[in-house]
Amino acid sequence: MRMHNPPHPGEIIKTLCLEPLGLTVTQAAAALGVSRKTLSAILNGRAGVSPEMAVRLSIAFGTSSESWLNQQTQYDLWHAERRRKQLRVAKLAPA
Amino acid sequence: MRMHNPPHPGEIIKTLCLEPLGLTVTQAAAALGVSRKTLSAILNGRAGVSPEMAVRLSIAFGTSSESWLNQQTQYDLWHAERRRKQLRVAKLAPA
DNA sequence: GACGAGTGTAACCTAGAACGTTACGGGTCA
DNA sequence: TGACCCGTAACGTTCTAGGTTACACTCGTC
Repeated sequence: MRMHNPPHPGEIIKTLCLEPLGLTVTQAAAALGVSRKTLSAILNGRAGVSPEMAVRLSIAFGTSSESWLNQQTQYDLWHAERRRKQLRVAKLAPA
Repeated sequence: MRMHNPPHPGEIIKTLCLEPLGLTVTQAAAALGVSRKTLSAILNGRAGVSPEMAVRLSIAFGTSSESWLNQQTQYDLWHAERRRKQLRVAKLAPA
C-alpha cells in the first residue's frame, strides 16, 4: 500500500518528456495526434491517460505503453482506496 | 509484449472466486454492493473492472485491489496495442 | 406439468471521461 | 504593439459504469 499521493501521470509527462526536449504543448499535441486541449488537460491533471494515449506516448517517447498506463492505474487506485471505508461490501473469503 | 489475448478479468472472477465458493451471481452481487446486472456484465466481458470495483473485490475476496486493476489494465492495453499501427504519431525521442 | 431460483439481457435512466473544434484572455518577449 | 504559447470555457459526440425494471430462458424440485 502506497503511503503518499502518487503524482498524476501528466506531471511526469511534462517533466520527463516535454521539458527535456524543449517541446511546447502545441508541438507535442501535434506529434501525438491529439488536440492541444486534450494534452493540456492531461498535463494539468484534469484528464487521465487512456490506453490509446498510453500507446501514443510509447510511440512518441520510446517507452513502454505498459509503464504509462500503470502510472495512471496507480493514480486511480490510490484515489479509489481512499474511499474503501465508505464501500459497503461483505467479506466472502477472509484472508 | 504479450503474445496472446489476455483473459478478461471477469473470467478470472468467475473461475477463481465464485465457483470455488459456490456463489451465485446474485449472491456475489449483493455481497459486493452492486446490482446483479453490473456483476453479470463484468463476468461476461461486457464491462471492465473499475478502480472502485477493484477495491470491492479486494474487500470481498481478500486479494489486493492492485492485482485486480492490473488485470484490467493488461486487458485494455492488449486491445489498444492492436491498433498501434493505425495511430498517426510522430516519434519525438527514438529509443 | 407447474413452480421457483438463477441467469442473461433488453430498455430505459444518470453521471462522467475522452475526444473534437472554436474562441477568448493572460502571459512573455522581441 | 504583435506574435506566440498557454489555460480554459463552451459547445458537441461517443463510450463506459452504474442504476432500476422487466422479460424470457434453463434448470432443478415438487
